Parts: sequence; C-alpha cells; structure tokens
Amino acid sequence: MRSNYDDSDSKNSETTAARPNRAPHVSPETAERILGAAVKEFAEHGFTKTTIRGIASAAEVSPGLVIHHFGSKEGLRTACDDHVFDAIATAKAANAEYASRAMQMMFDDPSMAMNINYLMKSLLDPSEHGQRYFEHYLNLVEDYIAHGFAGYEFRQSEDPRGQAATIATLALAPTMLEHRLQESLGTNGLAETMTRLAPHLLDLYLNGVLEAVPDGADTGPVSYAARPDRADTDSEPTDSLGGDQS
Amino acid sequence: MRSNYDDSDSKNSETTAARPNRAPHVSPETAERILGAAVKEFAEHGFTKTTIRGIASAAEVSPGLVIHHFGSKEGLRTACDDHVFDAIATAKAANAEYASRAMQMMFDDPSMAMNINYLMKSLLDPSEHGQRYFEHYLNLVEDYIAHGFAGYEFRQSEDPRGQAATIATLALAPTMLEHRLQESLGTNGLAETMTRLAPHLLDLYLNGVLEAVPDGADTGPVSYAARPDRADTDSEPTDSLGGDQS
DNA sequence: TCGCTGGTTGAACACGTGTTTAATATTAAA
DNA sequence: TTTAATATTAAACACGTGTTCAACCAGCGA
Repeated sequence: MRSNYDDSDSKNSETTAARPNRAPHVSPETAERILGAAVKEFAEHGFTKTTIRGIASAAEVSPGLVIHHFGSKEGLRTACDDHVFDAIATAKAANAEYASRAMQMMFDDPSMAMNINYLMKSLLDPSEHGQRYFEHYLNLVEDYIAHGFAGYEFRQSEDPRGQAATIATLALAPTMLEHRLQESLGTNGLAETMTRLAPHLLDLYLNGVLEAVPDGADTGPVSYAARPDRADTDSEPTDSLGGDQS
Repeated sequence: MRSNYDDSDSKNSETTAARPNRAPHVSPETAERILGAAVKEFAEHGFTKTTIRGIASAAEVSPGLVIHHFGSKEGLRTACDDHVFDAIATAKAANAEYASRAMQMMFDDPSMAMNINYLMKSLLDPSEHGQRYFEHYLNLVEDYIAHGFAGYEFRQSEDPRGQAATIATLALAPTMLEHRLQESLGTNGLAETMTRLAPHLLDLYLNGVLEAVPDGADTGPVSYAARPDRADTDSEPTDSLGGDQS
C-alpha cells in the first residue's frame, strides 16, 4: 500500500508501531530498470501515449510492480523528471570544458539524447512539469548574457529577461523540431542535424541575417497559390503562415 | 455507414442502385460546427488528450454524429488539417500588406491564434500530419531568403536549404513555447508575448548578439550548483543543458 | 399522401487504460 | 528456524475511450 516514491507523509512512522527504518530486502535494480524504461518510453512516445503496460513490458516486469514502486503514473513521471535532471547535471559536470564540446558530447551520446528528448517532451507538454526546467534554463541563459559564454560576449539589452527568453527559446527550437528537420534535411540523428544547422546558427548569432534594402527598390512579390494538396509535398514555395510583402 | 469525409472509394455508385447524387436534407452547418469545435479542442488540449465526446459536447451534438460526419477521429483530424490550412491561407490573402502587419493581425485575431496553435500542436506531434506543413513553411522561407522579405534582404549562404531550415525553425520557436514564455514573462496572450520578444528578434536578425572576446581575457566561471529543487523555481542561475565554459 | 434518404440520437459494444487486491516468493532479521 | 517485511505477480476492477447499431425525425420527390 505504501509506494517507494510516495512523497506525501514521508518520514512519519508514528501511526504504525516502531518498525526498523531500513528495508530488509532492497533491490533497487528493478526500480532503476523501470525508471530507465519509463524515461525511454516517455521520451519516444510522449506522456499521454505512453502506457504503464508498455513500460512494464519494456522493463520485463508486471504492470502492478510499476505502480507499486512509484505509486502512480504521475509519480513515475515525477521520478523521471528528477532522474533526467540529475543525469544531465552530472554528465555536464563530468566534462566541464568548452560549451561546444559538452554540447556535442551530449548530442552524440544516445542516452543523453534520450534525456534531452525527454526534457523537450516535458517542455512542450501543457502540464506544469516542464516549467521548472524552462525557468532554470532561462536563468542560465540570463547568466550567460551577463557574464559571457564560451569565449563570447553578448550585446547587452535594456530588457535582459526578454532577451534571455528570446535566446533561450531560439536555442531550444532545433531540438524541439528534430523530427521535422530530420525528415526535411535527410539528416540522421540529432547530432548530424545540429552539425548541419550549426554554421548558420553561429553566423546568425555573430552577424545576423537581415539587412534593409537600400531604398524604395522593393523586392518582388510572392505568388499567392493555393495551399499544397496532400501528396505533393515538394511543390514550389507558396504562401503560408508568417505574412507577406507587397 | 458512409461518412461524409471518407475519401476512400469516393464517387463509385455502381454497386448500389442509381441514387440521386444530391442529398435531400443537407445541413452543413452542423458539420461545420463540429469542425470548429474540433479545431478548438485539438488546439487547446492536443490530439491524444482531446476526446470525441468532448468535441461533441462542445458542438452540442451527439458523439455518434461526429463520426457519422467524419468517419473516425483520424478523419476528423485530417478535415481539421485542411480547414486550418485554408483558413490561414485565405486570411493571409485577404490582407496582403507588409508581413509585420499581417503577422500582428494573425496573432491578435483569437480565431487565427487558435489556428496557429493547431498547427503548432500538429508540428510537435510525432505523427506525419505536421510534416506537410513544415515542408511548406520551409519552402516559403527559402523563397524569402532568395527574394527578400518585407523590405529586407537576407545574407546568402552556400547551403540555402540548411539556412532556410535554421531560420524557419527559429521563427516557429516562440509560438511553440508560448505557454512557457507566458508564465515566465508574465505576458498575456501570444500577441503580447511576441511584442515583448520582437525587438530582441529584430536586433538579432539585423546585428546578431555575440561577439568574440578580444583575447585571452577569459570570462568568469559558472557555478556548478545542484539541480533546482522542486518548489523553489526562482533560484539563482545554476547549471543546465547547454554546456559550460572553463 | 406515401416512401425514401439522410441527419441525429441514445444506448450499447469492445477495448485499452490506470489502479487495486489477494496471493506467492524472497530475503533479512530475531 | 521462525518471522516479518518487502518484491513480485496474475487477475480483476472501474472507468474512459473510439466506434457501432438500431431507431427516430425531418424533409423531399412521386
């Protein structure tokens, strides 16, 4: 009846008789296996689509045991939150070199890529789970803006929080759209996709991309074709979200 | 047995007897009301969490009627795809002015904001539904890069497709993270959030944000605090995803 | 008027879900 | 060895889901 990950009423053993505070038969391996399988499933299929039976099957365990260890699906997810946080924190502390190196390493390590994927799923889920991570990341970026990052300095702004939010949001974007980018660019895996985007990102961050056209020499108009019909995806550019020009 | 949105075996009436090709009692309003409710529900709660009963209730209709009109939940979603595509395309064609104006209008109009939200949900869903839209948007951005956009020109790259993918991805990011940004910045609605980010985005696109530190004058180190504990979200910046500096 | 066709509904079906429960196996302590 | 607590499981429960079905209602043509 009392799950291992039930954080409510922890450490109050007055109601029952005085029992030894140490478990006589601990087997943390199984719980860890379940946790690992859960992170993997959550990262792959998202939270609502992932089932406890699927996790149990992946961990070669009965569904009942899963909720025995973690209380509920929500409790399991919370445990996964902490696990992923810790995994990334320790992995980062392990190789505290230049940012690009550490980042590359994280994208190359499949287990780390999975953790990152988990965070993205959490970030995009309408639940409150991801907010904690977003705030954390935002604070980090704000600190980078203030004190520099990997040998670069940031141009300062009158609205540092807004600037940090902007940069943090853009920094997360490629990982969020990994699947879409992969299919569009033909890349394989997050590492390769990031390698493809990296020069453009660096160039953008260093020099920008836009420059105002000298004068009234207006650019050509954009055709207003109809929306692309299903099954002919590689048509010529037409209109879409984002506005137009005259 | 034959749904209105069943695109399989359409227009073959040889099997049954010759029946009049016109429905005797057409009431397309109801189907449209269902479609509208579906887009709204999908955009708000995502696809897996949205239920047919919820849509039916929002449209003040029975669940059976929903699938009578659209065949299945998947058919309904496909119908929503087309509906949102058309709505955005026509809305954009209606005010073919400068991009910023059109964009602002789309964010201000609640119905359009809902459509955009639907597209984001579709884009982030692991299903294939969003890919069509992403390719479409990518083509559009590639065209903008080639021919300019709203009085601006793009610096050209050796890898236009990669550059377009990068810019398209970044452009979509603020909308994807709208909820997170809203809670972090205290803004209200997509329009206000975008207004807050706009100057930083423009500045980034025009001038970049980074500049290399002159020489070996290295920037200060970043503390390696533990992960933030639950329930104290506004802590000082610590470490997180994204790498570090020495 | 009758009869047909499609819109519409309420109830039911089949199934997958998270969770509970009772029972068994296992292991550390007494 | 006995005992007690935990690990683990199989089965069942309660419920929400997408979907089906039989019936009824409304309008239109003959």
